[in-house]
Amino acid sequence: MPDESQTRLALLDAAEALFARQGFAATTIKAIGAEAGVNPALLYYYFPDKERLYHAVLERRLGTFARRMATELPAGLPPLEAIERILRGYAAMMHGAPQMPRLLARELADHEAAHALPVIRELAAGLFRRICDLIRAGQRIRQIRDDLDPRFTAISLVSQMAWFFVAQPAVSRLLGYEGTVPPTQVERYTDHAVAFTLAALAPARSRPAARHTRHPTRS
Amino acid sequence: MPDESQTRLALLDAAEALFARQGFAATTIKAIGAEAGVNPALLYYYFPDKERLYHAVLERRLGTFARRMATELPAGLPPLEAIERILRGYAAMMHGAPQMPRLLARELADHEAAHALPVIRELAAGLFRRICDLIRAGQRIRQIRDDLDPRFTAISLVSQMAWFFVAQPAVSRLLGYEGTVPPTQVERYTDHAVAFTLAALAPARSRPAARHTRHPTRS
DNA sequence: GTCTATAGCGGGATAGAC
DNA sequence: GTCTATCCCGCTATAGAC
Repeated sequence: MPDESQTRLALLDAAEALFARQGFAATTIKAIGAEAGVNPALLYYYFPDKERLYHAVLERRLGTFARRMATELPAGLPPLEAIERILRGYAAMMHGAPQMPRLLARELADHEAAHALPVIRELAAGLFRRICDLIRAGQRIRQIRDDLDPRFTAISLVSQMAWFFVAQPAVSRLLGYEGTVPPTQVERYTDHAVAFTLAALAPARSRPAARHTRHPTRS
Repeated sequence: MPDESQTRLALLDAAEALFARQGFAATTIKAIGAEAGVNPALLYYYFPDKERLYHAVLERRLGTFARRMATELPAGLPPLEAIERILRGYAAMMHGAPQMPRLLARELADHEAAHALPVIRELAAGLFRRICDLIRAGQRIRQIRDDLDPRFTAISLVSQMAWFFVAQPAVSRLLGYEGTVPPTQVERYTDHAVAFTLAALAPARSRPAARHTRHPTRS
């Protein structure tokens, strides 16, 4: 649907930016209009209300996201490589939709909120299950240490990317920048996260049964 | 300052819960009153306005937090052990202040928002710097792989704890629970995060010297 | 399609009785 | 200290001119 109204797009872009920065409740219609350089009332010409504008913002990107997931994660991929691609895929959203990671993260954080979108829940659940399966597959072929709980491990992976983007303003300050983190640093962090994760997943290098006195989780 | 008015406390508790769940903007004075089982107007007897109630909510906990940091992180601690304590300390906030991790996380995510509290920035910056220093110290004595960027690594560590709590409702669903994650699972996840992190930090196994003996819980 | 004006409502905050 | 009533403002959303 090439619904190419300029103002419609301007509104979507502005809303995307503001919702990502401030969240849904803190963002006013007037602010969206101002950010878009457009009369605020036009919002109601193109969208039924604020909430459905929010949904439109999310849905506009979900297609691309799902498509990318499908093409970049063909079925037969080795688990470790698939995991790496998922991490990089999350960061890659930044190009072309820089606000999206933060917005998605917010969506998960405000999961209970009235404006939350069911599609996102399902998408998150699907991705989560997929990562869990990849980890189990990796454990089966001894490429991932088998004392890791797949579900918890999946959370560890996602966290590293998600938090980096939600906490963007704080993170950027901590890294010594004003405003947003420059793209080169995003890439460097992504490389780091991949390396960090792969190191954590790697099985202990000695005999498999030699020492598992590692850690007090008695099961 | 044993300012022990019951209603004041009720208001603080209610506000803490709601701000953590919904964020500042989405939380109304009336909702706080209802949650506290108290007349909403009383808010203005005990606090100047909504924003300063929010600050009071944060400040009430910061003392405990800082004190715990100081006592549980004496200066001479080995880097890896100090790092473990930081991770566990974050999770331990849950007891006695279950909403706090999520609230702090929100504070960092909404850093730009008008209501953000400077103290929190400094606290976060201090903690960040401290973790970075610990990592550098660990690298110097060859207990942490030296190809890791200390700043990025610090983010990886914090992320795992922070995101688990911000995304609480989503995470809980993904783990198969309704509502909140049960405390036992929080503990198990914390154990996981510690193990995951230590595995990622461990230097490549070429040097035998790196095999230091750690006892996460000496039983 | 875009704009102005405004309705209508809900939010934060205050006055003052008790 | 607590409660009722209410003010005022800003926000969402609509009506209707152009």
